[in-house]
Amino acid sequence: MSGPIALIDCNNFYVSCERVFDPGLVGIPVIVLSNNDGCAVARSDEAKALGIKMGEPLHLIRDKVRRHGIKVLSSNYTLYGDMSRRVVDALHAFSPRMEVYSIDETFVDLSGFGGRMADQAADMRAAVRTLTGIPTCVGIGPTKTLAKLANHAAKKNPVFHGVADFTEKRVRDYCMPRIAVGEVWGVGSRTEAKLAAQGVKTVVELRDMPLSLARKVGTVVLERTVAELQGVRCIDIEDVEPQRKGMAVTRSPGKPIADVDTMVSAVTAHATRAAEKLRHHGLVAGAITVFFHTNPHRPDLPRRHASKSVTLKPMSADTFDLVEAAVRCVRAAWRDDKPYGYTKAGVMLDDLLPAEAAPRTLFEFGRERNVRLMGALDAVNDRFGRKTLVLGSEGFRKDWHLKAEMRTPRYTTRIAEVPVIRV
DNA sequence: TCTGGGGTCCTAGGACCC
DNA sequence: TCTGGGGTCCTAGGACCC
Repeated sequence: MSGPIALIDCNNFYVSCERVFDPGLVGIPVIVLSNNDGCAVARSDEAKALGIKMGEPLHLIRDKVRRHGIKVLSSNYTLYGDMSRRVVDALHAFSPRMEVYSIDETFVDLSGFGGRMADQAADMRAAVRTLTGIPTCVGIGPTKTLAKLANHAAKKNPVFHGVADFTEKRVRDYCMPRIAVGEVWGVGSRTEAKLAAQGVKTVVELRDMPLSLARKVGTVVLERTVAELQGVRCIDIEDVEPQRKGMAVTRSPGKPIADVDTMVSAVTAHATRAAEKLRHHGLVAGAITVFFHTNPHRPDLPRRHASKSVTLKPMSADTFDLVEAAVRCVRAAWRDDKPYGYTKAGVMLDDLLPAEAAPRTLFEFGRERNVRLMGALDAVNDRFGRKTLVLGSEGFRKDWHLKAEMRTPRYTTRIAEVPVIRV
């Protein structure tokens, strides 16, 4: 039961999704921005070659964008989420056991696969490419950490043609001295700096570190990483979705929020969305936290980080309950002593349970009616688009809304936006 | 001068991921 | 002018208990 593991990772996923529907984007530098059109979160190979970094703020690269004619797109998560589902569907034919790790990565258990692993992987790439149009790379290894590392090698080194197999010692021995520790899954910049102080710079050096020292430098997390690099499996494939612990909806408004009414309106929208997410997952929440804070990049302006939590009794996924609690939190946390301009606000839900597992209370008269009302609300918004029906306190003001000035159509999920081909 | 021992639970903060 | 959003896990330290 411990055959090799493959990691299939989509190349420049958001950019690749856009290219499927607009071939004019192929071969040119393209970047996709984060929410609010803030930072570059996906880059085509051509954009990477121009030196655009992951997470770089758009306002710092305006010049480069103009000079090189880089195509800039707002993010279209509806499209990417749907394309991600299609990629996973294509992979289902290959193995019964897989873990969808993120929107663009899936681990696949290769136990029982015969023949050369690399040939199987090539078949998976071809299937995904044919069925979705998305290019991928595959890494194979005896552990998840080695599969991730193999994937990195497959992406960076053209000799692999998109598939690197780290179950082969020869391949590991070639790659591991050439890769920096910071590329290892679980080693971030802080740990990288601590390892450098120990003289550990490459993946081989990390692999050959004594486990006890790894634990001292990092925590059990780093110790596990070293064991996994040695081929000892510590992190298993999670093919059943674990119970979520919390859930959040946070946004940066298009311009700073300076008055309590606008904050109430924004937080109402976030709580509404959070309630929708809860119901979509069949969960209820036991606690809600509202927070808002000023721009941390502007030390010259009045700074404040406000947050307020309340428990939800009974536990709930009802939009009215959540909005009412959230608005109470806003009013409790609001201050007028200085002219604050809040650049981020959010709602976080905790103590989540499946709705059927939630404790019953004495005060449930009339709740059945609300469950039906929420069902009707979701049905309308599913059919006619999010925000067709909203609560009054969200209002019609738009001044806190996100920026998304360069978003492409939702080609695959909105009938009005499906591409039309004329022949 | 001396001031038990051991356990659980909760929270805040750090680090990391995509 | 302009810097994303949504998660997980681990640890240390405090409160509390017997």
